[in-house]
Amino acid sequence: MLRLSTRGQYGVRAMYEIARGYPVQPVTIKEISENQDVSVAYLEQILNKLRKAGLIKSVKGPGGGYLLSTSPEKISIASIVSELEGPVAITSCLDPEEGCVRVDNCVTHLLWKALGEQIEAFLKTITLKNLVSGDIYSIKEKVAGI
Amino acid sequence: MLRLSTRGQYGVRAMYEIARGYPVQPVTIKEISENQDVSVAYLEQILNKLRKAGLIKSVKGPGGGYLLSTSPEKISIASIVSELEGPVAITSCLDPEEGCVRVDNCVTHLLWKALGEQIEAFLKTITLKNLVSGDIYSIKEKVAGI
DNA sequence: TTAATACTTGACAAAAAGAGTAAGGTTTTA
DNA sequence: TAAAACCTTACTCTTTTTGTCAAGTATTAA
Repeated sequence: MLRLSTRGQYGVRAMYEIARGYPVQPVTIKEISENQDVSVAYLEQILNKLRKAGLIKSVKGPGGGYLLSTSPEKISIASIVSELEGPVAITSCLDPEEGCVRVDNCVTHLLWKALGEQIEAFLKTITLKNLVSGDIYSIKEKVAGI
Repeated sequence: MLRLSTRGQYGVRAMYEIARGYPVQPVTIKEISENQDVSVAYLEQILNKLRKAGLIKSVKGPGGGYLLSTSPEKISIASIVSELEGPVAITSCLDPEEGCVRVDNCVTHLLWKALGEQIEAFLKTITLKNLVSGDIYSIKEKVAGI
């Protein structure tokens, strides 16, 4: 249950690769593809979205590739995933685009809303820097501190 | 992203209805169906699973229906949802049935694992009693205390 | 200038998951 | 003994997911 799509997963892994080139070394799609074992065509779709969202920028021509738009500690996992999959919406009635018919007499509405907020808050606290620095302990601490 | 299926959602809402009859008044599928606007046939599927899991018990014959197996404060949302949808597994490599090929060189593995644990822990703290008593403030507090 | 490198776009399709229906049971008890 | 209520299995329709494919456009090193 509550599974993340491959787009979100691959997107984070691609951003991790790009972050490793920060601040000056552009990373090509081919490199990401080989390191993360995801097809070039699929990555193109994903990186295109991230570029339009302003999270990365691209450099064309030989020697080109992708670069982070800003420093790794300013890019949260939440920002990556929400660009690729839209906002966290545990139920369809919490989706901003769909809306809820029952809201007030739906006892569970607040529950799912709270869970969504919990998830979002967690993903906001983790950045690319945490990933790149292999700073897994801080992640563990964050979990411990539920 | 991270959407719960209708089975999980309806399951929680059905359990809420049954909890309102606790400890002695059996609640029929028809009542749940009408109150929660879910078809009887679909509810049968869902309640069947919850009964097999031991969360509810059924009383047959006229005047029969469903009852909680234990008191509402002992039944967490986590237990309901995990019966209906399986364990929280943000990515397929965290699914106990699938396993992960890359584990060690997959930098994001720990991240998704941590998120899953976070979600599970949250859902474990919320029980049917919180729902029935309209105890939304305690839920809000739990969220605030991330 | 030009060819190699690299990014861009949109359409499409196979596969999997989700949502729900249908039909025909069995069990219980007023 | 029939109505009330639960039980089971199978099936289908729809949506989402997961990619692939093909044909571009832009840039720049040589």
